[in-house]
Amino acid sequence: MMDRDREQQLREAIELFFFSYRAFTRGPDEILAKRGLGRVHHRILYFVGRQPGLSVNDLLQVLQISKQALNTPLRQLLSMELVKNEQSKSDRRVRELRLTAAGKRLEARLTGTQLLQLEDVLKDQGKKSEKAWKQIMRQLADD
Amino acid sequence: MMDRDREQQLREAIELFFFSYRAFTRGPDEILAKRGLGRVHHRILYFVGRQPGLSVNDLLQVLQISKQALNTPLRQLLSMELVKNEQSKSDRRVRELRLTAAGKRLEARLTGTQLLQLEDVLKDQGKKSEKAWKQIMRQLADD
DNA sequence: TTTTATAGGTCAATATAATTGACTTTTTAG
DNA sequence: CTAAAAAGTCAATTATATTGACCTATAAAA
Repeated sequence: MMDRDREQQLREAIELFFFSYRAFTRGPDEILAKRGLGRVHHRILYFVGRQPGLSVNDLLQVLQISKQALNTPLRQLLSMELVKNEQSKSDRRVRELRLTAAGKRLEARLTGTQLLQLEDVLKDQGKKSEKAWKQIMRQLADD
Repeated sequence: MMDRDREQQLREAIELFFFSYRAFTRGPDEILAKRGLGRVHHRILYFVGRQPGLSVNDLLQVLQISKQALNTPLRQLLSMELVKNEQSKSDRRVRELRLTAAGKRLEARLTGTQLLQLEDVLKDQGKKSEKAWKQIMRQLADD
């Protein structure tokens, strides 16, 4: 069993996780809403930008959604020419996803709000705190 | 402008935030799914458990959803007798929300998975890391 | 006391985002 | 030559949220 005091400390952490995640997604969400896009669009732009040439299957693995749930937003991004898909040379079944110039600009704007938030907070805290934060998040993510 | 190396470090943080949050909500989500409940039900149980006597309006402020979006899941929790609502003595318009015994048990099970995840991770990292993590999350949440 | 505001609740219509299932085309690999 | 993989799409359904319009009960202000 866990003692009451420790539980209270951890419940504070749970709440911070909830409120900070919500604050962290608000910036991009607002920009996206103006264009009729949603959070999935940002995630697609983000991971395609991060790994140019990513396949559709790879993207599905990362996002952990169904192929059908990806289909609509990805098609929208393709038809808005924010993302392009080209046949891979090594395996012509595979489409390699990449951002267009416009896609890069939108991605930079969306993710830019989050980069600024993080930079703002972390500049006060020092490298050691930043490392500690990452280490904790990494272990949680690896669960 | 931000230098490229710094941006890469912060993008790593963005990804850790995304993946860790997903891992952190998976436990409760799985338990809830078996009962036909969703994440909102957990949030209601959590915050009512945390602040017994909370009003409906207070809950709406915390969750930042519409009254209508709260209505259905809260009604379900009331009819399942996991939550009770009693008229406040000081202002009879207000309903004070509280968990029933069964509600407390379910809340403990749901939140228990997250308490264990956190305890597991934090026991390795020491008090200083925990403080640093909280400080960063607090600043992000206060944005 | 009459009026106005607040707290809570509900119905209807609509929007969005996700699911499962079925099926197709193209291409690669056994 | 056949089976499997990658991508794509259609349809039906489900879940979750929204906005807008009302309603009752109670409290606070004029």
